[in-house]
Amino acid sequence: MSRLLKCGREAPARRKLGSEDLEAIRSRLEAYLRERQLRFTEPRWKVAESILLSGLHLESRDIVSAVKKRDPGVGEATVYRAIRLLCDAGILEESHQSASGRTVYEIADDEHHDHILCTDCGEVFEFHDEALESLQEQTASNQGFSLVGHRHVLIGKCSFKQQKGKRA
Amino acid sequence: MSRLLKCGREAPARRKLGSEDLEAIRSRLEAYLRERQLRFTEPRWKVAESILLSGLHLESRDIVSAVKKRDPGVGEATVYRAIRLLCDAGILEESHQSASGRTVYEIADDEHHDHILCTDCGEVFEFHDEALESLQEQTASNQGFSLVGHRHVLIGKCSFKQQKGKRA
DNA sequence: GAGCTTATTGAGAAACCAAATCAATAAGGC
DNA sequence: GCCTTATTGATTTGGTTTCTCAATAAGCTC
Repeated sequence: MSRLLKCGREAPARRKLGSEDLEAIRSRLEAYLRERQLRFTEPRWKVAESILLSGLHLESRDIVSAVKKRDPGVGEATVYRAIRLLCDAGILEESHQSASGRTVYEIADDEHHDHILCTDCGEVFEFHDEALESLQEQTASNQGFSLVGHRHVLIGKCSFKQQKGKRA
Repeated sequence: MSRLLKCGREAPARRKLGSEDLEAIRSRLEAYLRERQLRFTEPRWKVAESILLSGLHLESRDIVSAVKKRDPGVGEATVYRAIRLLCDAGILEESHQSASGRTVYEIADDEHHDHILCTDCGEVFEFHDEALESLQEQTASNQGFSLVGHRHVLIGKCSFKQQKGKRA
């Protein structure tokens, strides 16, 4: 009923992208842009690549520095613009709010999931629990609400001792 | 098992503070300050009063403007400092993040509760569901986490038609 | 490939919120 | 009332995101 995504009892493996994923995503981006007469550009693709290769769960500032590292010539404004674009294109999505309230992004995933933050190792884990989902639905409807969505972040301590810098 | 706090099928009544509550809170604040050799001051109390009389679920900016309205002489820095102080004193607490990611504060409450945001009327409702709470606990522990806390916001449409300005 | 239209870019400025700085002020113990 | 020192308000700073705008380049047409 409940499954922890992309990780087991050990430190979770990160979703890694092979080059074929990169190609697929590039095609999706190109299609999205073509559809609305927008242009596929070097800087835009550099932002996308930086995100795709940097792994899951990045804040804007992480994305900005990943891109800057890859190519210092890309302007910050361009990065922010590209983040919004990639979200609109369904390639990136807002994942959750970090402990300090900043938006964390992740590569868009078809399957809905929520997040557990570990206060020890600072890592973000994904999980999905159908029972929890339906109970939320029920609770809302009992109270006279029709549920549109939810933001659900569990905060705990994991047992996969791996140290990663905790951050604010 | 599940209860919607401070509101029924109709538009929810706001938690309102009588003057006796104000007095009680003032005493608590004075005690807190005395304990750590901090000072009870006019501006601090003005911030507290502004919050207590303005109702539930305020963002920093709401608090700043409520205080400014009450006394334009109080500096912004003082308001921000007082907000933190009142949180430390257990009089105020962070409630949740608004749709736009700003921290929403509320007068601290002994009973734990979560929030439902209505996308139609923009209002914030409080609810508590024991089954939901324990299922979260279980989900976390199943996965090898010991649960420390959670952030849980349901988003839906309420059936208490009241119009309040939706805000970003 | 050249020419043309127009979306996009990067740099810098601006907006925004929250926190830090600091000299002037005032709380509260004596 | 005095004195110590926490607190204040004005201002500056820091950090993040957006806006502006002239220069650039994407990608269509020929």
